[in-house]
Amino acid sequence: MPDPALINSARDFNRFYTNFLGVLNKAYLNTPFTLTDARVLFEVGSRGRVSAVALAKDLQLDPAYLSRILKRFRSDSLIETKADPTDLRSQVITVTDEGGRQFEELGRRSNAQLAERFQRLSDAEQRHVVSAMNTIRARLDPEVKSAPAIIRAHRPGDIGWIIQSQSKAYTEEYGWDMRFEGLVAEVAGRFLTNFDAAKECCWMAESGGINIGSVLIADGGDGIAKLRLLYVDKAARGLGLGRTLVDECIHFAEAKGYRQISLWTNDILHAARAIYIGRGFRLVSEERHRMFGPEENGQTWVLDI
Amino acid sequence: MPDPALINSARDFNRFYTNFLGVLNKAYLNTPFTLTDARVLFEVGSRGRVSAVALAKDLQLDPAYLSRILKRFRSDSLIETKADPTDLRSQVITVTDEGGRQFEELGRRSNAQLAERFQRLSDAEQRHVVSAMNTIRARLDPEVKSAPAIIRAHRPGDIGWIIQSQSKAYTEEYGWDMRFEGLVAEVAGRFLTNFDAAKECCWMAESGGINIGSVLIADGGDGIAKLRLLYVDKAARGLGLGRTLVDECIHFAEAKGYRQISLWTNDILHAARAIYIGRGFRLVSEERHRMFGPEENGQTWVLDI
DNA sequence: GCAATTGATTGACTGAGTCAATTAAATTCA
DNA sequence: TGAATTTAATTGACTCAGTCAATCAATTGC
Repeated sequence: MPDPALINSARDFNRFYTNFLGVLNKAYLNTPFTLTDARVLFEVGSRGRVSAVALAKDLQLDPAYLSRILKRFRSDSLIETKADPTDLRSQVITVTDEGGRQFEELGRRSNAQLAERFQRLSDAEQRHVVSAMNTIRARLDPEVKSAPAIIRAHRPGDIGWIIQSQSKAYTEEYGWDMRFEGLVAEVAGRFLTNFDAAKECCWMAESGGINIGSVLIADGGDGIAKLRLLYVDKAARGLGLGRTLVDECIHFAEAKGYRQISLWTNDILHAARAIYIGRGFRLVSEERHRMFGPEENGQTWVLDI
Repeated sequence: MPDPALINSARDFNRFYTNFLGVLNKAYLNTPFTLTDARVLFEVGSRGRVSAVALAKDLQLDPAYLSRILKRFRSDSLIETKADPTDLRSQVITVTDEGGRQFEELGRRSNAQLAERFQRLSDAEQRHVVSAMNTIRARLDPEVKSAPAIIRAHRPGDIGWIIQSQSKAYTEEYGWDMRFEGLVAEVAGRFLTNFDAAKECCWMAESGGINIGSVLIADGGDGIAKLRLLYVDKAARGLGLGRTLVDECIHFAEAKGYRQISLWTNDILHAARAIYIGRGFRLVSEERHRMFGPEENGQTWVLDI
């Protein structure tokens, strides 16, 4: 269940944006068109050739209603329709020259309205607003398929993200207390302050500019690489991302001449354990502990390379 | 003239969001109400007592139309109206118990719809979306009444947020390198692992479910309270939040019987320094250092209490 | 104290949007 | 292959959201 405060903010935003869009006025942008007319004309004008079904589906319009709108557009010679040769039931809709002109005029007015509203913002603010819009859309529009995950080196703020995400997730899922967050922060902090680029690395998985996973290799001395803070965000689990991150670590450890990778985990983290087993790690020790509240089974795994 | 590419993205977003809002369906949220009905009921329900003019103005409704809606609401006993004693032409509108119930039901459904859409997102994504909404609104809504900031105790993940935000901000603004993030993480981590609720505390400032600031008091021993990790997010600066957070610390230190508050900062952080000076802190030592890359002037300030 | 303004309501429309039924083409599957 | 089912488009028939002008009553301005 999402945080009610978040939902509330979102509702506030929706109320504001309903107003902002000016959806409620009958005459859209001072044109002879209604909002629905405009949406239809826009869709036809920008896609070139569409069928009525596709239009009805995308714009969520009643087919009967759409049919009437198209009929009117036809009699105003804004569009032309002819039967689709591959399916004679279906009509292919195209804009006429006049329709194209109207479509462009609509675009100009819409642009002008937005430009007027953007004008009072600085350039930086404008970009900020648009990137926020992209953020929202990428998350809420099912059509926009999530951007592919990429693995990259860490940047400022990433370590904080790791701490935040892990502690939040494991608190929620396993009831661990804040000592866990403290441990993660200390481990991550030491990693950063003593960072040795020649022997150590931190990888972040991100998708569409948003972090979704992480792992790091720290030098444990004595030819041992410590694999730490493997984490994959809830929303991105089941895609093999954890495996990819671990493989990244193994390759790195090989390349840097480590003789062994060692890691500490808790057996309750089944997905992670499955990855380690799959990559040939072997369990060398385990102990019951209550470091984070509930009793857990801490385990040390190693992989010789 | 704004960048056409930005305008275009914004238009894309608007088209998407028009759909997303579901403004276009007659039966709003499967209730017997239209969107306009719902907006009216919402406004009346949440404001308590309104006049019809005010309602018409805020919702941009035709008075005739509004009058009819109110008449219907009255005959369905959702609202009651009586003449305003100070202006007998004007009607004061209030919701009845039944109206209140309907108003709440509407709220529940609206929440449920949003919750359902948010559910498929990770917690981080939800926060990201809402903070993007706030960004847009803060820029485009002329009456920015941003949600009031509240100060609360920290929760799991907050410490990670502190580390992430601080390191990101100071890297961008002053070019500090990742050793800063490392230091913050270690400090924060130690605070959590040795946390003593009787002598220590961490406060988070949040607005609309989004973290916007933080500060903490750690026990430095010897009657000295260490004030640490004071931070206010860029978007929330200039509102006196930093001062409020510091005051919170001072009260806490007094209540817990500390004799002195001590803190370490860098003189480049002007806003913070101004707060310390304003609250009577005095500078006791300073030293040039290159702990985070660029040369900075580290300072220790104390306040006797 | 009279003219102009303002809040609320009503009459009289219009046309956006809905629902069910119909036709014709395409698909499914025994 | 052909009967049953599904799908694309249209039409009939209707409703009711939303508009515009006119009216009435209370208030304000000069």
